Amino acid sequence: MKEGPDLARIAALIGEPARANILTALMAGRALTVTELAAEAGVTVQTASGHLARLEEGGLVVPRRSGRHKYFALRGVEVARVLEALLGLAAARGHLRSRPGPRDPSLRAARVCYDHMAGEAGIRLYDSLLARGFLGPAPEGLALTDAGATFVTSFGIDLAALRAGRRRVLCRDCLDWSERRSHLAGALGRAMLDHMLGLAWLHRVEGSRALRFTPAGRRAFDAAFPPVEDWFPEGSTPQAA
Amino acid sequence: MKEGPDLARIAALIGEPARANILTALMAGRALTVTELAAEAGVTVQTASGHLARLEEGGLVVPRRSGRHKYFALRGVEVARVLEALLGLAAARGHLRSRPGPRDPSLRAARVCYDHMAGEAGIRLYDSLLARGFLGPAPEGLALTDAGATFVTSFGIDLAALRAGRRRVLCRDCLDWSERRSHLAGALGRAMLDHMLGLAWLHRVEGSRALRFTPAGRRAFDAAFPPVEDWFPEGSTPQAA
DNA sequence: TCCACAGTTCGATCATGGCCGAAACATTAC
DNA sequence: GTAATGTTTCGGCCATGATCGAACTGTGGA
Repeated sequence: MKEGPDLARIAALIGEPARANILTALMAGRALTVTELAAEAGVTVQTASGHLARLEEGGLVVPRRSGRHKYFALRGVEVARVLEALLGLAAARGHLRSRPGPRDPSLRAARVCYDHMAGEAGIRLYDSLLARGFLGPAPEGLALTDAGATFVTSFGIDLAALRAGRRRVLCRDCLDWSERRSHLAGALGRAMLDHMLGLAWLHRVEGSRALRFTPAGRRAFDAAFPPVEDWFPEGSTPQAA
Repeated sequence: MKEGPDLARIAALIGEPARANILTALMAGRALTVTELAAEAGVTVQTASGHLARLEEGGLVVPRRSGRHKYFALRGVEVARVLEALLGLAAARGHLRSRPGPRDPSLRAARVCYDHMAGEAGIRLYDSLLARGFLGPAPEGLALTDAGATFVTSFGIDLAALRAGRRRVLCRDCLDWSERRSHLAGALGRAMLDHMLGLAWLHRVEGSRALRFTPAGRRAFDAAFPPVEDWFPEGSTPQAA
């Protein structure tokens, strides 16, 4: 009927909740696998795979194969800028996601992000490690400092094993959408979560991405990863947990 | 589940074909009535009304009542910029509307845009009037010059009647989406089309917005509104908006 | 007053497209 | 080789939402 750029097509591509979640997750600037994106989008892998095929066909994302993984990233900064513009417009119009639904509070408190911890607790862990100088910036993003290596080892992580099986980046920051801040991902993020699950500090809620702390686990977590305020008001002194 | 701006909601609002057409039509920067927008979007008035309610609720358009008409316009330049960004991305990705479908060629050649003529013929008429100085820029957009008044009167338009019934702007430019240039709307645009229909230069195609010239009508039209090239072979080309 | 026109609401239909289970396919580990 | 993991395809179910006819409201003109 009309000609010109197909506004509807590109916007519809972005305007589907699962795909929007995928794109939002990719706004962190990193390439993520199909499985990771499925977890971020809250859909199964098959569904995410289909969505990613459409996004790729629409020129919004680009795939990159690496072994048996398929990583997807946004196709260039141009796409990111458009998404930012849309996010800004949505924010200006007061369109925020998740009027706190029934099971949302628990998800915000702590949840699994693929294989590591996200939500308020995930932010807490990340900030606490960062504030104490256990994590630091590195050329490729994020690295464990020497003090951090000591800390996580004393926490119970087998760092040597993690570094030996170098099939995965040790530290990675993952943008958290309930807080819009980074939390810890990567092999270490996974190991930390696994370890805390093993310690029974918390457990997965069946059929959900939510994580629920036990009362004792909550206390132990708070002690091990105190809020940043406790560390930043005056000085930089680390402390044993 | 997540928080932050609701990308999906705003994009889905834009990503519905009828709504995208409405928004694209409003990109011309003018306020249009529900009926006009319905014609532009290719849907009935009821449907357009519903869409406009959603667009308004989503903060993308603002209504303004004027008599029994309800005009809609984009809500600020911010919205326009986002739409431009999306259009640019769509164009960059090669997403053009209408792989020329079955009945598209005739629509591109000449069609009704609410009550006036659009398409290649509409552009031709507009450019031809402009090139000969019959139309000129005015504070509120577009105005008929004295020479233009003489011309349209000799063409057979009852200009006095048009000006008497001042329920509508005489001249208005309307952005043409098959050419992405302006064509003539307003009371004069309507009168011109009506007159040409009365002269049987062309007729409406049943069940479509397409207009079909008779062979004689085509010749007469070409004579009355010669291509701009014939009038500005060398220089001093005035510009459309 | 009656009529014409612009816009909205309601109800029912219906198609698009998202979703997941199951199973195939692909790659790497053992 | 077998097993495990990651990804894709297929098929069918199902909900969302676009669409239009019809009826209603409201405004303006004769």
